[in-house]
Amino acid sequence: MDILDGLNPAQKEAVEAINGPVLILAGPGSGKTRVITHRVAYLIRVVGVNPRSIMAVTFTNKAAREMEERLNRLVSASVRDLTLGTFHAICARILRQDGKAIGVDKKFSIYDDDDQISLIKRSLQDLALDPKQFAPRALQSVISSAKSQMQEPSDLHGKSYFDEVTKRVYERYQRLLTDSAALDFDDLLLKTVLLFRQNPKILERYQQRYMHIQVDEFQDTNLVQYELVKQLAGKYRNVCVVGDPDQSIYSWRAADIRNILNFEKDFPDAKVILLEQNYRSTQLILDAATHVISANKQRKPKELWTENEKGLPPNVIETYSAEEEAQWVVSEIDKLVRSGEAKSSDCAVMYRTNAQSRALEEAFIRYGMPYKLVAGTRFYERREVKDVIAYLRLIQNPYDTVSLRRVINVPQRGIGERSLDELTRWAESQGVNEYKALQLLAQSNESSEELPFSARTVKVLSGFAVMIENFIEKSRELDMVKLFDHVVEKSGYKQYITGLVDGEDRWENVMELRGVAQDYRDLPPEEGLTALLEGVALVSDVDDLPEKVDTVTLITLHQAKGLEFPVVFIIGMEEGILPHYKSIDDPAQLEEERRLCYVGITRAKQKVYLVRAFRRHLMGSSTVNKPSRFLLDIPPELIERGGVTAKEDEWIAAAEAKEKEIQLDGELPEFKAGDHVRHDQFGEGVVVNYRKTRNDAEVVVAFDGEGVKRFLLSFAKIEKV
DNA sequence: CGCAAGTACCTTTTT
DNA sequence: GGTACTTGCG
Repeated sequence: MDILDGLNPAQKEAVEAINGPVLILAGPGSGKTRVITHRVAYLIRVVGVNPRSIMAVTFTNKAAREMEERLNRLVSASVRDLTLGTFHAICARILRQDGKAIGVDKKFSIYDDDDQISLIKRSLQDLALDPKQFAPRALQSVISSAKSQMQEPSDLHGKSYFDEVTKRVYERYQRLLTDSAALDFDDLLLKTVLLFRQNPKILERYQQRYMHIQVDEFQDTNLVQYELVKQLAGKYRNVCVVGDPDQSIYSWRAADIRNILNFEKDFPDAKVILLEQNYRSTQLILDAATHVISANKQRKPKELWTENEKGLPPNVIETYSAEEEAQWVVSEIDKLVRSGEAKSSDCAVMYRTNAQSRALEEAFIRYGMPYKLVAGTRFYERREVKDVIAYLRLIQNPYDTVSLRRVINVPQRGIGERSLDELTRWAESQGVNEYKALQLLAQSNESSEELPFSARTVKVLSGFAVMIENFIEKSRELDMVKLFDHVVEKSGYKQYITGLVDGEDRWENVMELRGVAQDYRDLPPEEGLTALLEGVALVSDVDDLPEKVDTVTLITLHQAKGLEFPVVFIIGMEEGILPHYKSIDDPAQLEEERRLCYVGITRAKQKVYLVRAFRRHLMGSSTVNKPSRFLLDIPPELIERGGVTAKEDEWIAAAEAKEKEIQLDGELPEFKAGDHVRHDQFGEGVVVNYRKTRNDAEVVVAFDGEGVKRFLLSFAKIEKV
């Protein structure tokens, strides 16, 4: 059977174990994607399972598309009948289909982060709470994590005032969502679980249909997703989950590594298969990665091995500043390309935070070397793109208040904050939502009634309502592209956006969105709109990564999960960056940082560069960073060192400094504004500001004739005069 | 109500 | 070094 050809025994076992629960623990590069794909192919071609009965859940849409392509080659026919996608996409489909059983409107909008924040702000407003005291972002993350653990507002039993506030905001927020006929990302999952819970018959239909379920990246699923898996697999129990605890990097998004442990508990008869042979990386890269991950305490030991050649040792490169770091990376890539050792597209530069990409971009541009950036300012987060999407969302779901408020005055129609507030209040007094209120206004053109608006305001508000009504009518007959053009034109948005200073760029973005709309042109009008909106709501940044172009890839470590490159540069190998300073105090989070580093190293097939900078500008001020502890976990003999500022002894010094770090704390001299001080290089000056940081303190000093300088006390020699 | 200029706050990672 | 929000004036 050619489907099993070229698989090793463990992989074969994983492909053939199609009856009953299966847990596949797969190390990086062990061919797990291959296993899942071949399993599905095996089910269809060898076992003769109807593709309609198979569900395969992936982490990104891109992974889904890739699997589809591979399957097309393996089984060619009827791949279209598979259910293949992310949890969110699959749930959205289920809810469109059957959501009405729990009161979910068929035309619900999907709210992203931004939309959530604006609803939370409105909740705070409604509850007369100060957004400065209760940061919307923080509330959003608390609410989201509650939802990810299937907690309703009433399940929150915190005792502090903040907990109480959270509970009330959560309640109000959920109310606003419902009124807007909208679901946030968490709701997509949660509502589906609730749908199944409350409607056993519907659940049974899906159970009956999906006789074979596979879940990729299982280590990054949350409680709700796991619950969903259990529900769907409840009848046939043919469920295969694939994951690697060492690559769990989304706990901050409520992913729960315990799902893997619980799987064996919930399915005691589960067959456990280990995939430990790595086909991706060279021996030395794998060794380095193993040393890094082995330092984690909370971990089941796992033996990865490879038959690949020994290869080249990882390079540790030390540079002076972030700029120099970027420049070094670019020139090294240039060298590799010129010597023919690698193509541009073989190379990826990975980093912990998106902010780090800027210095890189500048270096690439200066060098004239092309690159592709995964998610800079994300396309779908651009203002003009969101605006047009908001118009489209309103057509599908006019109760969508976030979209309504977004565009009701864009372009300016003379509807300011006051009129809007007035509208909200009036709508509430009439017991209707804002859109219905607008329609009422439009119908009451007698204007004899007592309305709290000026005649002019009534006119513009009605005008808006009539326009949207008109769009809705058009949406029933026009294809996506025609509708798109109609809306952009008749709303006055085109004229508005092209009239702005950077109008051309922005208009180009609008046209790019139009290009996306083209993909939905052939669908029946209303379906096309739904599909487009769902598509844009659920895309991730990696999804848009252009595959074919021969350029370097710039990508965060998180986004790099599941990808591989011959040559990998990980930059910012410093304490405070990787591991990120926000994780340093918490052992559990620190382990996740380590896994992130592990994920990065194991992306590489042939060559890894670990790059760090001494000095880095963060938020305006300059910091000096020690080398990442993860570098110290790799035995020196496995590493080749280089770079602009490398010194032999520094390595040891850094390790010693790490030891001393704790003792250093609290023994720093203290200064206050106004103190006269002396610095070896700059002479005498006056302290302008003094601020304690985590393990250090920052002093700002104004020197005579030298200007104002900023120092870290642990590095700068500053003494009182 | 709109716009320009100033200010606080920030930055982890994303479906 | 940027943005999202506030302030003040026309």
